[in-house]
Amino acid sequence: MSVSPLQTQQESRVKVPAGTTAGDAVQQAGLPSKGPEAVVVVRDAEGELRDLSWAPEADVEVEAVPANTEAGRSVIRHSTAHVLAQAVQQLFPEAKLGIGPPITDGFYYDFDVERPFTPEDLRALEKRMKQLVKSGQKFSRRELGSVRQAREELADEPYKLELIDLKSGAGEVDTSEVMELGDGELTVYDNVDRHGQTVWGDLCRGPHVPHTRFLPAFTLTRVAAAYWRGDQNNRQLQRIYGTAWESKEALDAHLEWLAEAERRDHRKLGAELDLFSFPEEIGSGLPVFHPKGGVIRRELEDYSRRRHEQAGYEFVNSPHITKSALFETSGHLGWYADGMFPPMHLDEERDADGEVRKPGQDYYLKPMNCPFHNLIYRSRGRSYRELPLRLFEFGSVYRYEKSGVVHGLTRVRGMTQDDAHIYCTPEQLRAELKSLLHFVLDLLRDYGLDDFYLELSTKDEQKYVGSDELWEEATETLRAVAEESGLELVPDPGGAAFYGPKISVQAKDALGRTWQMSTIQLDYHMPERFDLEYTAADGSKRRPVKIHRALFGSIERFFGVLTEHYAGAFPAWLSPVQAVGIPIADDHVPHLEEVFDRLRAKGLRVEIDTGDERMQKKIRNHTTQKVPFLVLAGGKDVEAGAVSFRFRDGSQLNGVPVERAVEALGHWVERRENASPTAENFGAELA
RNA sequence: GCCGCUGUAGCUCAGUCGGUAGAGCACCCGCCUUGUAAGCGGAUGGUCAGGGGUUCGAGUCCCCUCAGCGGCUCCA
Repeated sequence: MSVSPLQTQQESRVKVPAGTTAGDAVQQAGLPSKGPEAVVVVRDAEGELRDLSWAPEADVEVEAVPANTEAGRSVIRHSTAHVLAQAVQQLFPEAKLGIGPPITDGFYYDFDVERPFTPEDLRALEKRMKQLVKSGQKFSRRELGSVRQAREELADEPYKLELIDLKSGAGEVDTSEVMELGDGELTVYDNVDRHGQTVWGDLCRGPHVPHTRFLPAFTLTRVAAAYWRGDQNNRQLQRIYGTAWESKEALDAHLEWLAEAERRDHRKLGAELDLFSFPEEIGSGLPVFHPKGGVIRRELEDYSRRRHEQAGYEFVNSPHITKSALFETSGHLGWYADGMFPPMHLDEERDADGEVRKPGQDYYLKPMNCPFHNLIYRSRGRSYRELPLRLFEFGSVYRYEKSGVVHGLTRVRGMTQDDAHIYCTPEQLRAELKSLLHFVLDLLRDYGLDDFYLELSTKDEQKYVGSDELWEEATETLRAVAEESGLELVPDPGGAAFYGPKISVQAKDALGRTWQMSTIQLDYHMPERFDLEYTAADGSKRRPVKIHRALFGSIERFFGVLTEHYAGAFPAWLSPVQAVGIPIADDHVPHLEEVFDRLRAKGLRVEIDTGDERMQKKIRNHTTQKVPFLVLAGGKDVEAGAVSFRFRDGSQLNGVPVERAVEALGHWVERRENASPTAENFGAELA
């Protein structure tokens, strides 16, 4: 998930004469050297970022990179990470340095320390960092003459030594992307204080801001453990995360964005809006949906069902458990046994001596639906005339997710997939994929997600079955279809499942975070393993191609994503309660009853709040419950045969004639309007 | 699975040095009859996540388990 609430600044070009520094040229050009637009580095003709102290040997033209650009912020974050490391080694001299790169919206630095950092440590470190920045240090680049010199200089830093070895280690690991190394000479950045004393230094490829005064706004956010070089067999280091920006305002905007994300957290909203819960008694990652969450789920599913029916899908059902043989045939047990709940061993019988008389069977909870659908396909002979055969199921699957990864509704142990498997002839494949992608995007848009890009996940060399030719063909077919869609296509090498490559649809939510939604996987291998066939027009037996496709992925996860996308203020067609009637006084209830009977007759989910609370309190209650339409009625409304609307945003439409109000409400829900109603847009509906 | 943090009423949280548990909201019962985000009063509610230990005495200290949170690794 990546985000930036801020605009980026245009870069401008400057000429750097041979032998002079980029910084001089930037200064000559009169470009800003302070504030959010301060130039922090330049980009050379090859696209490499260079320090302002860089002095090219020949005349070059470069682009000045201001602080408030993505590249500029990365440099600021990277430099801030150095200041953090310096602060850590001052306060914790025994700390050994790991790596410290910029990341989306921030940076981190890994340290090997005896005792993990506490929140108090973080506060102390941040304070020290501010002192260091205020003290005024230069970032000074220095080339290390040789690997030997580097080893001498970094003798006390075992992790840096390991990185140096990696780089000099005959290229078995590509280190060009590692911040500390880069692909040129080994370099060190020294932090030089205002007296010219080098006070700290770190192996680093750079570039950096010239001076700490280019680091106006940062904060440390959290501390966590991380495996050295991302390998769980390695030692865990303590990772400190922080964020840094070109100005206090930009930092504040980012922190406010984080606060908004927290307010939208579906786990929090799920409890507040009484949608779902995770009872301890059931187990980790196993949600129950309450009546209000159940309404939303049912609406999500019903609409999807209807659309699938129209698109030629047929609905099937399969059980939750199966004998092990099925997953042996499919290969899942071979690849994913660790991620499955352990088997139930049933039907074993022993004689009086305890000897096994009848061996019994292993049954597994299903982690995937597709093997079952293969059996449905295989249940009788198939003709080319029935292809493409599109089998759809809301199938419950169970996966034994490791304890540390379960997370709200987005990573659970029991979930419902909206799973479809399409069996078609090789000739039909291309057209089927194309219409499928169109169908998927169209449906996602109907739920209110409309900003997409695609990801193409290709073969994991360690984990695949089948011939290279088939993989190649499948991958190219998917690529071609993805490209035809006109959407941005991002490669995901090694991201495929063992049986075939996939396209996944990544959707951006209202906060700009991206979520993997639908996946479309191409599979030549399951048909092989299950010996699936159809009879072609010429009477020969042929092998169908299989497409795996999930649109929501899991209903639970999609539910969570939509909750955050809408901040719990669901579109009226999905809302558990679509309208609440609020009488000004008890006398006005009969009038509302008449109106609400008509709304109910239209199939709307509505209720009248006849409680003895004050009307202001009722408005507050139902507003916090994010009900889209509050329908008020008092003496004036009764007299005029009208009702008054109040919407989630506090706007009002008073004295709306009952007839028009009922009609407009009905239309609004019927056409599945995703916008939250307001005086303005609902007023237009009334007009 | 690994590292760190957390767990007190339905929810949000207080609880000092180890001395027998508290607030607001919600729920329930009254009063109030109201024009656009909290009217007033009262009552109820706890095996302090569970288990074990230290202690005269444990919400508080120690150990284990469970669950949650932040990361890492993983994600068919």
